[in-house]
Amino acid sequence: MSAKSLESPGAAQPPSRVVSNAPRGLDESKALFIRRWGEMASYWGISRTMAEIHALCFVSTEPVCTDDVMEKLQVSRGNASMNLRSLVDWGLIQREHIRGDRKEYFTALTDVWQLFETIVRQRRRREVEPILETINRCRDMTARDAGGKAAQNAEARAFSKRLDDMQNFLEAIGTMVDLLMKVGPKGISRVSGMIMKLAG
Amino acid sequence: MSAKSLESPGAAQPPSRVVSNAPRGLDESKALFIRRWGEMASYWGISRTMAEIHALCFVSTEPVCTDDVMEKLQVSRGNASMNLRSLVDWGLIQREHIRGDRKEYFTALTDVWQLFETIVRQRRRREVEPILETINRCRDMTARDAGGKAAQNAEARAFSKRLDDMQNFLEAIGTMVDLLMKVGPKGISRVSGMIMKLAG
DNA sequence: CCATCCTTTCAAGAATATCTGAAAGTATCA
DNA sequence: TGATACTTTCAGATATTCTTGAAAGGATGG
Repeated sequence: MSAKSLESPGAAQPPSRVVSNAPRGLDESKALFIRRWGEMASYWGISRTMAEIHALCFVSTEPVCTDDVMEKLQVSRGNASMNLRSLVDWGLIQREHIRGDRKEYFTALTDVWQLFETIVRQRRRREVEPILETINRCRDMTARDAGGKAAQNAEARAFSKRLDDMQNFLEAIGTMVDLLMKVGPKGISRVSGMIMKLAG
Repeated sequence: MSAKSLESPGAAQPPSRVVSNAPRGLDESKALFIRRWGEMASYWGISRTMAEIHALCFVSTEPVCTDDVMEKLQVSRGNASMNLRSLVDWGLIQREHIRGDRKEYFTALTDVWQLFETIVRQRRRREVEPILETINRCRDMTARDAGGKAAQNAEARAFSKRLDDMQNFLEAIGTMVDLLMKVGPKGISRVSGMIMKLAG
């Protein structure tokens, strides 16, 4: 309810929030979005519920609390609590305190570019960096065979080449992504135009 | 085994392949790569085994057959078969026939840019397009509330804005990715340079 | 045509991941 | 401080996904 009920409730009642008397179309629309977002969860390596909670926060104009999640998504308190925490850990939603209310509320990052940046940062840390580190270790191990027979050498060199290609690729894309985040929503269309000219 | 044993086996013996007498370092190195690739599977929304099979194909200079997968990754025939097929469906590996051998062999896409292109194409089809389609449907449903009360209208407009932002973002990134694929490994460093100047 | 070799399928079992609900933990207020 | 409101934790239940192995299906060669 955020804005409402600053006029202190006489007793220990939770300030009653404006409970969606919004028009059907809007509610259904949000529900559809949430459902679809949830369906993508398996592609993103997270649980359906986590994605749904994220979507719920994303489509809500007001902060969302645990009870909202429980009610709207029909999940248990424990489940809601744990997934909300994961989302906070990912940096996709933020805790928010509301004056006059003991509950904790959550709001999603709604700026899609910030969202992008957050996800990129996390995935880089969790996926790209471990892979790059592994590539380096692999190269070291492979190098120990540099003095082997010719055939072995050829195989080692072939593998090294693939490692190099993968590393170069990941680094090039990483650089690119960093630059895109820097130019942001404004710059990207200009950049696209430039590349278009370059590439014909 | 591809090159060897063209000198027809007298009987119905499968042409014996050069079974890795490669140096330890190289084998260990490949094993490490496979293990790490498999660990990333959950982030990629695929099973560990599927990622491991892909890695095995990726690090192998020679085509890989079902028995190789069973032996090197210690999985059942059925498992190997199904995952190989999934990888073929994804376009990440290709079937390959070897003269003089009844078995089917598989080779991975080893060009990382092709790999990138293949994955991008698939994910776009499976994730981005459904989301864009959903966004459009959501917008339609939301629009039905355009004539509502002021507050409802405001909420509907807020939601529409988020949908628009998401759509614009996905389209901008999509365009960008297409261009990057067009300029390829050669062009990307030049592009990065250009953006760098633009962004300071 | 049959025999052989190889692949695919799929029901049942195993392994994982996810969810629940109640108990324990924490913070706030009077 | 104690009462209240809320959050977190976690063991057990449930659901989902993955794997196996054996049977059925296909292709190839003789």
